[in-house]
Amino acid sequence: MTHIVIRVVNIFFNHCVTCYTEEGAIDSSIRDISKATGLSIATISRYINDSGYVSSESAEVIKKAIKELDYVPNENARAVFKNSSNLIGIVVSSLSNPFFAEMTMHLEEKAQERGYGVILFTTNDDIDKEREAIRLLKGYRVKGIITTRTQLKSEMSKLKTPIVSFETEVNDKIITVAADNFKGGQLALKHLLERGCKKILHIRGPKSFEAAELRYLGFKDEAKRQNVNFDIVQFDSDFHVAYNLEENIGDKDITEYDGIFVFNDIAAVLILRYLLKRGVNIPKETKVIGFDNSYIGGLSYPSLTTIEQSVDGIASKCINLLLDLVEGKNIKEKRFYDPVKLIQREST
Amino acid sequence: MTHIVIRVVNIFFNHCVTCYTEEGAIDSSIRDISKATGLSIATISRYINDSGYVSSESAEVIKKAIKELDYVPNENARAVFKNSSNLIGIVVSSLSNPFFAEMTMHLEEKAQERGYGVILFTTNDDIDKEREAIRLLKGYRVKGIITTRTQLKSEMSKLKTPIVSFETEVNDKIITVAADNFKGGQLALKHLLERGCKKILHIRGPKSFEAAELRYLGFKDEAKRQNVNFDIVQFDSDFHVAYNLEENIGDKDITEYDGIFVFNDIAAVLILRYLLKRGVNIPKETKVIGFDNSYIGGLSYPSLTTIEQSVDGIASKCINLLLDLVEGKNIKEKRFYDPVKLIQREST
DNA sequence: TTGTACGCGTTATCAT
DNA sequence: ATGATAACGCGTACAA
Repeated sequence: MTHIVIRVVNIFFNHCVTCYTEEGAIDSSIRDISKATGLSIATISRYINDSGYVSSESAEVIKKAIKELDYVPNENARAVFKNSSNLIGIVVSSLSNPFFAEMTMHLEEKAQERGYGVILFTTNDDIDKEREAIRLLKGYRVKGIITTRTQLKSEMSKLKTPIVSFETEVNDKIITVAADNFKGGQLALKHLLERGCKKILHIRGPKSFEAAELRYLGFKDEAKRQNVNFDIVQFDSDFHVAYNLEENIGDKDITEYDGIFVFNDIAAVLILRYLLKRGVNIPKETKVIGFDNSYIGGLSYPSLTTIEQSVDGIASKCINLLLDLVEGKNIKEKRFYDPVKLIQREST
Repeated sequence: MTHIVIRVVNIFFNHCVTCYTEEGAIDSSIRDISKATGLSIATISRYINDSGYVSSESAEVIKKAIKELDYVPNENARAVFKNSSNLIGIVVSSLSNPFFAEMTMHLEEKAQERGYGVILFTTNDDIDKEREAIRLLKGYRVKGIITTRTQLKSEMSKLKTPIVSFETEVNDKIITVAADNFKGGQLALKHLLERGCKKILHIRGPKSFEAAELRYLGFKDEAKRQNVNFDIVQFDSDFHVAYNLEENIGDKDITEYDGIFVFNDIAAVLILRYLLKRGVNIPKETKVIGFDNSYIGGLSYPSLTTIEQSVDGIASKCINLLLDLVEGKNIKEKRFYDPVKLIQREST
C-alpha cells in the first residue's frame, strides 16, 4: 500500500508540471530553476542568454528543469534592467482601412522575425488618443515606434525613442517612409489619357492626409505637362464619411466623367459602386483608377485598376530602418520613397 | 550685460525641458523627480498612484517637476513589482480578413478604455507561430489573453493566465465567446427560401474553422426541418486560396444555383464577383448571402445580404469577460453566444 | 566553471 | 505628511 503511494508521488514529481505550480498562480522565476537544479542563478542566466560558459551536463539539467517548470524569462524584469523593452510600438489610425490592416500585419510579422514584440494602438485619427498612445509607449520603454499619418509633429520631435514615420514628414531628423505618391499621381493621369479619357475627375482626399495630397499634386503636375484639365471633388474622410454616402458625391454629377482618379482604393471601390448603381458601364463609359493596391481592389467587379504601393516592401523598410536606428546605426538618408507601379485590371 | 545673461539662464531652467534631459538618452525616473523636488521617492510614488497622503503644496511641486522632466512611470518596473503587466495579449490569425481587422481594432479600443495596452500577434493560422506567441505573452506576464480560432487547445488548458477564446471552444473551463453561428446558418436558409430559392448551394469553410462548421450545421439543420436539399462546395481557406481562384470553384458549376449561402463575407464577395463576371444577374437569377456583416459587404455592387455578428458587441464581451476574470471574478457561465441577425441588402 | 552581491524603477510597509 | 528601506526578477561584475 505504502509502496503504491510513493510511486504515485514519484510519477508526479517526474512528469507532472502542475504539482509544482498549481498551488500558486505565480510564474516560476530563474530562482526556481536554480533551486530545482541545485545550480546558481548566474549559471541559469548564462544558459538562457547564451552568455558564458556552462558545462554540457549542467545545460542538460537546466533544460529539463525549464521544461518541467514551464519557465519563461520575465521580459519585464529584463526590460527594467536594460531600461528598454523588447517591444516596438505601432500607432495606426484605423484597421478598417485595409491598407493599414495589411500594413500592421506585415509590420508585426517582420518585427517578430527580428525578435521584437509589438504594442498596438489605434487612434482613429484622434489627436488625443495619439498623444496618449505615445505617452504609454514611453512608459513601456519601447525600443522604437512606427507611426502612420501622425498629427503630433512637435511631440514626435521631442521624443528620444527612435521613430520611423509612415507617410507623414515630421521633421528633418525623423525618417519618413512613403510610397512615391507624387509619381503615382503622375502615372494615374498618364494611364487615364492612354485609355482615351477626355473629361477627367479627381476625387481628392482629406487635406490632412499628406500622402493623398501628394497624389493630387502629381496628378496635377502631369495634367499641366500634358495640357489637360480636370475637375476635383474633395472627400473629408478616406472611409467613414464616404461609407454612408449613397446620395450625392460633392456638388458635381460624377457620372458625367469618363475618367476618374480616386485617392485610395477603398474610396475608389465606393465610387465604383456609386457609378454601377447608376447604370454607368465600367470601363466603357467611365474608367476608374484607385491607389494602394489593397486586396479589396481584386474583389470588386469590375476589379479595380490601381497604383500599387507595396505594403510588404514598405513594411520591411519601416521595420529594418527602425531596428537599424535602435541598434545605433546612423542613417543619413531621411526620406525613403518606395517605387509605385500601375496595376491594370478591369476598371480601365 | 550680465543681467541679460542671467535672465537667459533662468528662462532655460524654467521653461526648457531639454536642458535637463538632452545629454543622456535615458528617461527620467522617479528618483529624478525626487531629486528635482527635494521630496522622497515614497512621496512621489504616493502622488503618482494616488495611494496616500501628500500635501497640496508638495503635489503642486511634483506636478510641475513631472511636466518639466517629461516623466512617465516605467511600466516595466511596475510590472516586475506586481508580477503582472498592464497589457493583454491578442492573438489573431490574420488582419487580411476584414472581420478580424475590425475585431482587433475594437478589442484594442475597449482595452484602452479600461486602461490596458495591447500586445498583438498574428499567426496566419500557423500553429508554431501561435505557440511562440503564447510563450512570449507569458514572458511579458500579460494580464490576460484573447485568442481567436486557436489551435492550441492543450497548451491553452495549461496556461494560468486568464483567457477568453473567440470562436473556438477550448475546454470546459475556458470561456468562449462566439456569435450564434448555428442560428445564423438557420437564418440563412430560411431567408433563401423566403426569397424563393429552389436550387441551393452552400459554400462551406475549412473544417478547422469551427464557427464555419456551426454555420453549416445550422444551415443543414434548418434544411432538414424544411425538407429541402442543398449541394456543398468546400473551401480550404477563408481567404488566400480563394483569392486567386478565378477559374473554377469546386467541381460544380455554381452558376446553376439560384441561392447560395457562403460561410463568410469575404468568400461571399468573391463568389459575387465570380458570378457577375459570368453574366449572372444578382439577385434576379442567383441570390447570395454571406456571414459576418464586415464592411466589404456594403462596398460591393450589388451589396451583400449577410448574417450579422456584431463585432462591436463581441469585442466588448470578450474584453469585459477577460477583465472580469483578471480582477478575480468567478464566472460560472463559460459559453456566450452573441445574437445574430439578418441584414438584407441587394444580393438577395 | 560557478557563486555572491548589487543595481535597474517601482511599490508597500513601517517608522517618524 | 513624509522618509527609509525591503522586495520584485533579472543580468552582470567580480571574486572564488
